[in-house]
Parts: sequence; C-alpha cells; structure tokens
Amino acid sequence: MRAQNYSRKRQAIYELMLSTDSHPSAEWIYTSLKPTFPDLSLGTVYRNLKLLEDNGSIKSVTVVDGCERYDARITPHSHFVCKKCGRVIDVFMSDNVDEIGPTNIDGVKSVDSYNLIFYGICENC
Amino acid sequence: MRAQNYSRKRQAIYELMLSTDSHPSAEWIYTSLKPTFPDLSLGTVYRNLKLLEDNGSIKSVTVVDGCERYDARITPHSHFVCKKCGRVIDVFMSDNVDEIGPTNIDGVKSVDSYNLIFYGICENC
DNA sequence: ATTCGGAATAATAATCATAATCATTAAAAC
DNA sequence: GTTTTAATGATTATGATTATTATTCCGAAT
Repeated sequence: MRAQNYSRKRQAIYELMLSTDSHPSAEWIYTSLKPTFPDLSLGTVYRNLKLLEDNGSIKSVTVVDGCERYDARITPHSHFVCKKCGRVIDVFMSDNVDEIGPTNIDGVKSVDSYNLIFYGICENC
Repeated sequence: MRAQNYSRKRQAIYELMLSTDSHPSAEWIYTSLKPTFPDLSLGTVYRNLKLLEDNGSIKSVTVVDGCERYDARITPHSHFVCKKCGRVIDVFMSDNVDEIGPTNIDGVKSVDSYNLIFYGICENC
C-alpha cells in the first residue's frame, strides 16, 4: 500500500468530491476530470469511488435516476432530492438519529446509521 | 381498460404484496407466484410493480443489494435495513415529516414526501 | 356462441450502470 | 537502478430493469 498519499488520479477524484456540494455521480466526475486527465478511464472513477466509500472518505447518498450519488461531507446530515431534475441538496437539521426516533426497533440488534431524504421540487424547476 | 378489477396476475401480485411485510423484490414475487402461475413471466412482475407504484397502491422503499424493494403499506412509516442480510423491517414513529425537521430548505420549492431508513444489524445476524 | 378490440402477457432482446479481468504502467521500497 | 506492488486503461462481463412484439386473454357487442 502507498503509505502516505493517494495516486494522482485518486487524489483528483477525492479533491473534486471535496470541492463540490453537487453530490456527483461517477459519470459527472469522469466528465469533469477528463479534460485534466485525457487518459482517465471510467472504470477508475468507479473503482476509486468505491474505495473512498469503503475507507470512509465519502458516503453514498442515494440513487437518482439509476445513478449512485456521493457526498464527501461525512458529518451527519440529510438530503433533498428534486423529483424533476434530480438535484441533490444538503439539509442540515439539529436532530440526530437518537432524537429522530427510537433506535430500539423490534427485530433489530443494533442501529448504526440512518439516511433521511426529502423529496419534492427544487426552486429551479 | 378493465373497469372494476385487475387481471388475475396483477391481482395476485398486489395481494401477495398486501399479505407480507417482507418488502419484496420483483424476483421474490416472481419466485413466490411461479408455482401458482407456471406461465408467469418476470417481465409481468416488473410491469405490474411499476404500474402499482404509479397508481399509488404500493411504494418503493429502497434498493438493497441492487434490487428495488417495495411495500404495500402506504401509510407514512420508516424502515430498517440489515446491512448483513438485507432484511427490511418496518419502523413506526410518532413523528411525521413536519416534526422531523424543517420543510423550508434553501433552494427547495416544495417538499412532499420523505424517506427515512435506518441501517444496522438485525437480530438474526 | 361467435366475433371483435383493447388490455395483458410471455418470450425475447436491448439498455445501461456497475463490476471484473487482465495486460500494462506508475510509483514505492530497497 | 532494480524489484515489487499498486493503479490504471481498455475491454468484456454482469445483472437488474425496460422495451418490443407477437400472441393470448377476456369482456362486450352482435
């Protein structure tokens, strides 16, 4: 394993994730980085998104129109998804999972995360 | 259009959905009904699930392991998903969307629904 | 009962996002 | 610089879902 740093492309993917709040899809990242890395492969994007997700650097938010959307903001927060254009917007609430509801659910051993998504129409649509 | 009733197969799919709280996938429904309808086609299951969703009879809950899971219980409630076995369990909370958080979100015109999913390990795993 | 017409279906092929493969390249470690 | 391992590009495979199309079903009109 590379001890201290990511490879150049992985670094670029992660930094792009950090620089945006648009909750990108793999395709969006690929298109965005292609000018800078003309030899970038879509497979590399998928591979690194999964890797970044596995090591906790990014989180999968939801699937919109069949495409997985990711978020580099890993502090707990919720999301809004526009049903018309698919835009994903961060939603911050004072509540955390314990305040939202009981984590003691019938048939459940342990709860360690939650995902709250609002649906509706965004101001552009 | 058939005025009053669903076709036999559509009726069977919907009744199976009503009779279970396992939040079935298309594949599960297909396998379950195949003995009763040996000529049932998987495409028919997909077609009717979408149709039932479009007319509001059932709701899509979430995607687990790449498979869409549905619920015939359409009154507002939340869900728990086991990260190990993929089981989906109903979660009932007193809260509704207005109590959970602000529906007045920056960049959002209107919110009309929400989806709250808890993740963790179920008692069987 | 027979015919008619639209809805529903089975079978099949197409789609499309994602995953796996594998030969090659890049970058650490030494 | 050489070795060794990780990362990548190109390509193919996978698998859930959707579209297509010819056929079947089923109620209604005759």
